[in-house]
Amino acid sequence: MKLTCPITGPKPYHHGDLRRALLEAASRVLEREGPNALSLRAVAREAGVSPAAPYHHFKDKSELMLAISEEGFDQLYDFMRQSSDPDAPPMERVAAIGVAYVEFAKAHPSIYRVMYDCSRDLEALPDKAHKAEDGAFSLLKKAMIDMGVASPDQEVDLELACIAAWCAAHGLAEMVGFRQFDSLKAKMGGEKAFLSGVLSHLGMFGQARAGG
Amino acid sequence: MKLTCPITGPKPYHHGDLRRALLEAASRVLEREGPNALSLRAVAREAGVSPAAPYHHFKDKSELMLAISEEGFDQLYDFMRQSSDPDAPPMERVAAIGVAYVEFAKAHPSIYRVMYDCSRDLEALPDKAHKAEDGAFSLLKKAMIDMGVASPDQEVDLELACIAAWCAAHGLAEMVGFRQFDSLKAKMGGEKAFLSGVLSHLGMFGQARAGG
DNA sequence: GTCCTATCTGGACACTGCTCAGATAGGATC
DNA sequence: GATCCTATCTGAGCAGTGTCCAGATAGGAC
Repeated sequence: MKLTCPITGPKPYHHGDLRRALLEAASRVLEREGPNALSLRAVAREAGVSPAAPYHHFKDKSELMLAISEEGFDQLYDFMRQSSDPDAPPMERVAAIGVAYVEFAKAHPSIYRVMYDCSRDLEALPDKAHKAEDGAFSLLKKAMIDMGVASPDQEVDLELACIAAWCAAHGLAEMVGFRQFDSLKAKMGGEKAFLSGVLSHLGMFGQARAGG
Repeated sequence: MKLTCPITGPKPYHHGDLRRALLEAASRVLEREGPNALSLRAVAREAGVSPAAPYHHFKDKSELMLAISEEGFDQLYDFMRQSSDPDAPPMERVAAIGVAYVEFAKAHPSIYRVMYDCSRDLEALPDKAHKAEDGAFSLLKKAMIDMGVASPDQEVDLELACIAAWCAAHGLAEMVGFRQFDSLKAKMGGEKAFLSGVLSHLGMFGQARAGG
């Protein structure tokens, strides 16, 4: 059926790998024109292909969005992992994860928007993000266990703590850019101070440090 | 210019009050078909008017959305106020406000969605919600002062605490419906227990009680 | 009664998501 | 190598969208 190349992966017939190309095109459109300009047709245009071509790789627009969303959660996971030194004290690690989460959203607002637009429509996070062993949520969970918020056998309380942390980080990520906070940020000497200030009020994050 | 009636407010020419009628039509469409079906044309149709008519009352679609959003924040404020007994201990009051916030989002998901879609686009909450004396944010602030989180003269810390609470509530409101939490909710004996469980991990909300 | 002007309509434009008949070209079969 | 199969891609077309515009309408001022 498909000729599998060890470098580029499975190769479909005409295009090199249109699915991959579409996702990369989407990422460029997103970066360049923002989430509101992310139409299926714009992505097809960017990939140099007819408006109908994507339908052979994605059932509909929402499925393309979901794929973008899943890549976003992968990137978020990578960034969170890179940002939390596994040898640091657990408390610091949790704080670092929280800061990294918000900074990712700040750095890639368009992708972050797609990630949660998708999740809200489906009323669920992608399983990749929440359930997967190497997903963003499990990284938080491990750090929480080390922090002693709850032991692994207090399953319920541990889960609750992680959800609380995730909700807090998500809320902050969505609101940190709001203009109403500009003057307060200025008063505090910058967004980083603001960020760690808010996080430190949020229970499980302790005295969060926005890394410089 | 305009004939101002003390009961119905300023009256435009042809329609009774098309602006008002459009907002009510929008609300019906929203309730009936959800936020993704909320098009300018659908609203015009629902109001029994041509697709171009709304442009004499709103600059463009986003301005209609903003008006809907502002009404939503007003309703949220009303609900939060009604839900927090001013004679209750401050701590309980803050918790009640948090629970009310999330329950409002749960009860009116479409309106809540529009409220924050708008805010994200404008990178700001409507001033009505954040700055107004009788806005949702100021209600939280007062309760926080009574709770002793920070005195009114520790302006920065007080503001930070309120923002943290707002972020936490918003994050929870957006995620509480995610299917990944279904089994945990069942294990805890219902969504209310889940809700108060998460809130109690979120610093300033203390031992939040999801009211029955 | 006449005019002014805010309001509303119908028609248009470019764009969107999506479908479908038909063209194209790899891979397997003979 | 010729043939067929089928995944892939195109072009045209549909209904729906946001937005604009010329023109119709009708309330208020004179």
